[in-house]
Order: sequence, then structure tokens, then C-alpha cells
Amino acid sequence: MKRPVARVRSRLPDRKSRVTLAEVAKLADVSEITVSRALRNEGQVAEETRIKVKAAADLIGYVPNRIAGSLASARSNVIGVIIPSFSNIVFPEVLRGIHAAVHGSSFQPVVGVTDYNIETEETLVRSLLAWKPVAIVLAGFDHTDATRQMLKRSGIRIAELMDIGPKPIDIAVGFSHRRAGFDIGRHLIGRGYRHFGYIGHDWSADRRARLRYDGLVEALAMSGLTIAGQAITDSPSSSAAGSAMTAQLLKTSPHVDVAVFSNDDMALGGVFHCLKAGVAVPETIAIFGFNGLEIGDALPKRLSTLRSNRFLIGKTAVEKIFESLDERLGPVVVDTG
Amino acid sequence: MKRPVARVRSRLPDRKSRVTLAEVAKLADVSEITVSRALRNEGQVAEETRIKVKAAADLIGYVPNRIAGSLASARSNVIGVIIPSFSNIVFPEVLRGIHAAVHGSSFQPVVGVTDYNIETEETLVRSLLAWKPVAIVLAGFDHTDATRQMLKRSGIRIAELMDIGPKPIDIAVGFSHRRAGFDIGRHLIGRGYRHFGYIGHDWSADRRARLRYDGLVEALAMSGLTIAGQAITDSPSSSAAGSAMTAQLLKTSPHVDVAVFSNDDMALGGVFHCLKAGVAVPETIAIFGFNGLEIGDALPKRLSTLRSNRFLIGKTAVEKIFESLDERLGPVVVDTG
DNA sequence: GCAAAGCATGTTAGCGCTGTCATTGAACTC
DNA sequence: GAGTTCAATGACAGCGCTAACATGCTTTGC
Repeated sequence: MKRPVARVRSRLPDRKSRVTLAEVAKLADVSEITVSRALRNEGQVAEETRIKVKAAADLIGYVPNRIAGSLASARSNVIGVIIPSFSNIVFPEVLRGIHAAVHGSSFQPVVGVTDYNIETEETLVRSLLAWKPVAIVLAGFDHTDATRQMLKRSGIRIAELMDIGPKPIDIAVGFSHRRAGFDIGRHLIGRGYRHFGYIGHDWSADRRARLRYDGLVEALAMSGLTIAGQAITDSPSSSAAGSAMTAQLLKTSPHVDVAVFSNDDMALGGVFHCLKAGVAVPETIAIFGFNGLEIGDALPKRLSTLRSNRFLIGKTAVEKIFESLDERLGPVVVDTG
Repeated sequence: MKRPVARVRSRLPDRKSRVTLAEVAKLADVSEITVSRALRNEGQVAEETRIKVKAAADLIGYVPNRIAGSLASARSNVIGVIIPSFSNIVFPEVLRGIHAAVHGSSFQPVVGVTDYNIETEETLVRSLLAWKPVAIVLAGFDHTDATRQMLKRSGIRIAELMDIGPKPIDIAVGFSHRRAGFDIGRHLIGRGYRHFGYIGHDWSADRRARLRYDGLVEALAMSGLTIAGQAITDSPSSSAAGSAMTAQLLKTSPHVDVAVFSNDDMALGGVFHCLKAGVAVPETIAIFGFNGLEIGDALPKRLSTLRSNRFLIGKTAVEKIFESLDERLGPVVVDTG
């Protein structure tokens, strides 16, 4: 039979001066709950009391423990964000949009990076869910079944960005990459180009580039055209690769009059190659990119490109989440065009 | 006098099926603590039991609540990160380094953005501290006194990045911008350049650019030289601004033989302007940037630049934090050179 | 053969907050 | 003036987990 032993009271021997709500309450001579209410500006608290409490809190340098708060209220102010990479400028821009949207609110984005690996994504989703976020934002539509399961079961809002797929989990914000490719094709055909070259990078890590390619091919097919020549590197996207592939394309298919690039990084390399090789742009060959690097604006020859507004996508996603936090809406699809 | 009233048991009427440790414990027919130990792979648990517990957890889709866990153990796996902006490519790169370093560990970076505003930084620090992070990483050395106070009092590790200032709060990782500017000056003088032009952007938002300028001037002074002409825009750094300022510099000071730019964005604009205007680089005028944009590699004329390894800085910072999590070291200064 | 040691598991008591009533006194109603 | 409403505050019981200690076992050593 066990006796109630006199236990050692402290579980935290090292932490010397834990400043807790209780300390503030004692100092301000009110109850803990009143301090809690006063500091959160919530509930009924007399103005006088509120001031007294805040003064006490400042005095002893009280920092509220949001972990305890979240646990007690079963509410956190976390928004989980999952992006494939920091290397592609697109995703920092999306993050910028997200941060812009949460600015001023008490929400805090927590970012995870998958390196384009959907298994990593699964792990990340699992550990983000452990923080009981109010929502999760994912840049992309490729997930494992387990990920999809977890997200659906979580009961929180899920936003998928960049791409408008066939069946979003919850909220989707972006545009159709296939249609973007298609539109590029129509546009260029309308401009009178007939001999299309394509310069691409590794598709396995970038399904969206592939979709744009498919859309382009479809547009060409509608006018009875095909890709006359293409050069696809198996390295990831970079200006250097774009430069090299352009050289290759010009060698193998000298008759093309327009080169469509998988993105602006690659396209920029193409422009540089033409500058170096003395090929006239767009007289001899036109260059068409995708994604709108800011840098393109300063190029000697303005680069044609289709801009996707990553900033807007990130911002819109979070705004949609805010809108729908209370009411449980059905799936939402937002086309940022 | 109050009777022990039969209270409503549920504080969470909506959340239908909260899967908690207790559920798993019941299903696996062991105590909660055993489940906790089994799932964390910690403490003594028989292999057989561990398997049984994990199976049970999987079966009902248990997701541990790290908020409760952190509260109970007074430990969180959060690393707070504060950067001035997402717009400058430097900071996403630092984040990339940070993410690379935490990859595989259970730590999770939480990012805040100050917009170069040290008041915002103070607010961010306050709210990050509320999450009881194990460490906070700040990109920069300019803080309010209150921020500095909070950080020092927090008792956690603090890493300041990019710049090596005179008195770091705790850990500092980076290099001296002043010395970088100085080194650029020495290097160019050694190459035989004597007529220096400087092209800069708004300093108020970028103290480090200012420090590099100061270092450059100092190097020139040592050789009895001065800046022969300069063009400084009051807009933030961009290629377009670099282009415009280059045009201006060439007009006002046509005799300069080398132009030092405040960073690579600006320098790139300079290169573009020269290309457009038919100015030979580096014969007529040499271009020197700062920061190493990847894109520079593909330029027709290779851009001279001083590379700062942002990725390395981010990664090193987190590694230093890990190293010093247990032992309480004194301040550390790491020069990534 | 029995104390000491080691392993596997359990019991208990919080971590620092906040939701849900409960309580008090003042202001107001008719 | 008894009843009603409302504002301000408080008591209490957890949120879901884990540290610390406790409890039985089985080994081990000599």
C-alpha cells in the first residue's frame, strides 16, 4: 500500500525564475483568470483593473506561454505551410504573400520544405498536424494517399496552391498550368509563329512544367502544328542550362522561329546565349518564358513571359482561409488567372 | 456553500472523435505512459509492447498533440527565425540553409518577417518567445533595447546572422561587411583601377550596404584615392534601378573605369545598360557587384562579384545552436569569410 | 539462497493556461 | 422594495501529455 509521499515539488530545477500568470495575479492582487482576460483584451474587465494588470505584467517581464494557452483553449494560431523548395524563387514569393496576409493578425505561419519529395511531405504534414494548426497550406497537388487521408480527417482547412487540379481536398488557389501552356501556344500562333522549339528542364521534379508543355502541344495540334525541335536537359532549371540547351536547339533545329522555355530561368539563359552568339531576338528567334522573374524587366531585349502572381496566390489563399474559418464552407476553387 | 455539481463533461462539443493517448492506451491495453514511451522510442519498453502500441495508434489514426507534450515536458522543438524580408534573395537562401540543417532532426523553424522594421521585430520576438523556442535566429544586428533585453533574459540560444558586429548577444555567424567593402577596394586597386564609381540604393533599409561602402572608401583612402563619381537611387535595390543609375553615372562621370555596385541586383542592371549602350565591359568600365546571384553565371560577360554564402550562414548558425544546446557556452563568433 | 541490480510497466501529479459556470454587488424596472 | 438584468470577478476543473517516482518482476553474483 502506498502512502502519499512528500514529492519533490519542482520538475524544473534549472529554470530559475519562471514568470507565470500566477505571479502576475499575485502582484496585481487579482485572480489568474482576470489576468488572463485582461492581457487578452477579452471578456469583461474593468479598465482600471486592466491597467493595473498590464503594469504588473510589464514590471516582472511576463511572457505568456502560448503552449499552455493553446492546450487549454484547444486553439492554436499556427498556419502550417508546406513548399517544395526555397530554391525556386516562386515559393519564397508565395511565402511573402502568406506573410503579408497574416501580418497584423495573430496567426503565425510555420513552414516546412519537402524537396519535391511526397514522402517528406507526408512526414511534414504529420508533424505540422501535431501542432494543431488552424489550417494547412500546400504548394502543389501531388500527395501520397496517407497525406490526403490525414488532411481530410484533420477537420481543419486545407489550401492547395499554384495548380487547379481536378479534385481539390478543400480550398484550391492558382491556375491551370495546362491551360497556361495552351494559351501560350494560341498566343504565339496568333503572332504568326509556325516553327516551334521547346527548351525544358527535368520534369520529374516539376510536374507543372510538364503540364504546360502538354497544353502547348495541344494548342499546336489544334492548328495542325507540332514542336519542330526540342532540347531538354535532365538537370534542374537554371540559366546556365537554358543557355546550353539553346545552343543545342539552334544547332539541331536552325529553322525554328520561336523557342518556348520551361520557365524564365531557362529563358534568361536563352537570351544570354543569343546575345553572345549574335542571334537577333526576336527577329531570328523569339523567346518565350514562364513565371516572370523581376530581372527580366531590365534585360536589353524585353523577355516575353507569362506572369503567374505567386504573391497574390499566397495572399489569397490565407485570406480565403480566414474567411472560412468560422463557417464550414464546401470546397472552394479560386482562379487567379 | 457549493455542492460538487455534475458539470458538463465536454469542453469540446464539436470535435467529434478526438483521438488521444488514452484511446490508444485503452486499445493496446497498456497505460498511457507506456504508449507515450513507445511512440517516442524512449525509455524502457519491450519490443513486443512497442509494436502492439504502434499498431493500435495506426489503427485509430492517432496524431500526437505536441502542444500538450511541450507543455508537459517544458520543451519545444521550435526554432524561431526572424528575417527582414522575403524580397531580397539573400534571406530565402538563409532559410534554405536553416531548413537544410534542421532536416532530419525534429526541430521546426518558425519564421517571422520584420520588413526591416525593428519595432515589428520586437513584436515578433515577443510572440516567438511565447512558443518557448529552443533558440532564436535573427538575420541582422539592429534591435531595439527591449528586444535585446527579452532575448538576453530568455535564457535560450540566440544567433545573429550575416554581420559580425562588435558585441553579439550570444552567437554570431557571418562576416564583416565593412571588411568586405574594404577587400573589394584592395582587390580592384591591385587590378590597376584608379577611377572608382559607386552605384547604390536606399541605405536606410540596408545598413550593410552602407558598411560595405564605408569599407570601400577606407581602402581607397589608404591608396590616396576617392570615389570619383557616384549615383545613388533612393528606391530599393533592383535591376531596373541599377540600369538607370549606371546611365546617370556614365553621364556625370564618364572617366570612371570601374563601377562598384551595392549588390548584384543593381550590378546586373549595370551590365544590361552597358550591353544596350554598347559600352565595353570590362574594357571601358568594369562592373563589380556583391552577393552572387546564380544568374550572373550565365551572363555573356561574367560579372565580378563577392559571394557571401548565405546558405552556409544559415546552416552554420543552426549547427552551432545544436552543438551548444546542452553545454552553456559563452558567446561564439563564426566568420564564414 | 538472498541481496543487489535491471527491466518493464504503472501511479500520481502537475505543465500554465482558459472554458464554464457561480457569485457578488450595483443599476434598473415596474 | 422585490425582482430582474448586467458588469466585474472568481472557483474549479480540466486540455493531453510527460517527469518523477513506485512497483513488481526476473536476473545476476557470490
